[in-house]
Amino acid sequence: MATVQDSAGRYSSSSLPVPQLRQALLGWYAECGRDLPWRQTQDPYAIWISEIMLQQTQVQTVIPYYHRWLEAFPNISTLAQASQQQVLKLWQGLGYYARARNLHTAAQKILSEHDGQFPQGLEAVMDLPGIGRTTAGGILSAAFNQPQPILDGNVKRVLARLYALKQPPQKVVKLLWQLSSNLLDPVAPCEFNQALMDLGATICLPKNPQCPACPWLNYCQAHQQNLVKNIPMTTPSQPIPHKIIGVAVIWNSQNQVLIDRRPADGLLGGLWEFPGGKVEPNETIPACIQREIQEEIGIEIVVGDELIRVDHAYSHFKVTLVVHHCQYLSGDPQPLACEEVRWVTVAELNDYPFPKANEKIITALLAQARGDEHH
DNA sequence: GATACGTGGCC
DNA sequence: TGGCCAAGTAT
Repeated sequence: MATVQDSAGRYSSSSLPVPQLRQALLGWYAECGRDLPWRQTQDPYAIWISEIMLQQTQVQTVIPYYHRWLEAFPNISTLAQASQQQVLKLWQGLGYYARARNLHTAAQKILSEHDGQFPQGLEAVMDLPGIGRTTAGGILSAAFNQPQPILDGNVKRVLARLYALKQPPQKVVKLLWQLSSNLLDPVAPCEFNQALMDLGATICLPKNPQCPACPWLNYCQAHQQNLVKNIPMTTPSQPIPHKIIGVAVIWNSQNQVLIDRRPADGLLGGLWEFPGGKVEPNETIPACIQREIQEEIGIEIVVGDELIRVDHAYSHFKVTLVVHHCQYLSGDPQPLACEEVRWVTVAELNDYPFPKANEKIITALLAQARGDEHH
């Protein structure tokens, strides 16, 4: 018997037949479940890596990263002993880079505090950086078949529709955890959790859900009330700011360019970039670039031609990078607003982890270098 | 509890 | 093009 909040905000009783729901879902999963790389192992390390990569990231994006990662770092020990730069280079392009930094730190913590063995208690697992309750439940159910519930985006949507919740999922998280826990099959928790996620990922889609193919069609309260299109409820999103950033590709007399490593925490932490900063009101781009380089690197430059403009959307703001070639004049480059600065050749850029927006700058640099050879 | 935190695909 | 969304966590 599950308790579901009704439209008036009161809690009313709902009694979907849990044993039949389990049987229907597991039967569907046996027939239609996805064959994914991390389902072919019970190694908690490999499963852990997949769970972290899959946070806010779709399966098709993760698969190539997953294989490359396990080849480079096949176990906890190899990951713990790698440098953060190696770790970030393998993560380059996946986004949410704190995930990679946390994996690295957690591997070292497992070596020092758990004798190198991945912990099997919920508390100990959630105590590792980057692992919340959903990821902990996912790992423990998949690797050790423990009856731990999960509540990711797929499960939230599936349960919101199954019980026709009239409120946005983020407002009823506690209830959703109860529902996930009540439904979880105690005999086959590993399969059940995977099945729940597959249902959300392949049938109970955000848009154009494939209801006729759903094993829960006859139980789904949203379907019975013709509310599938409206559930889960959403809250309007806030407008996001757009920043104009002046960026410098600074050349020295040895035909090297200057790059800097961002602070370890925060946006794109630990990644390298071409230096620059936000254009202030009534400031020209060249003036911005010259000022930012003086303030953050402590050197004098001459700002030259524009190389490229790069539009890029992050999750909570947008930027336009206006990138100019620059010529080094004088001063000793210092890491005044970053971790480190370094002169490198264009060919060496490939050895450093860069965010996507900077990859576009590098591509433009290489294209221009190729073009120059023909003149 | 709201916000910061990346990127790619879809329409 | 722009907005939405995807196997969430940390603060």
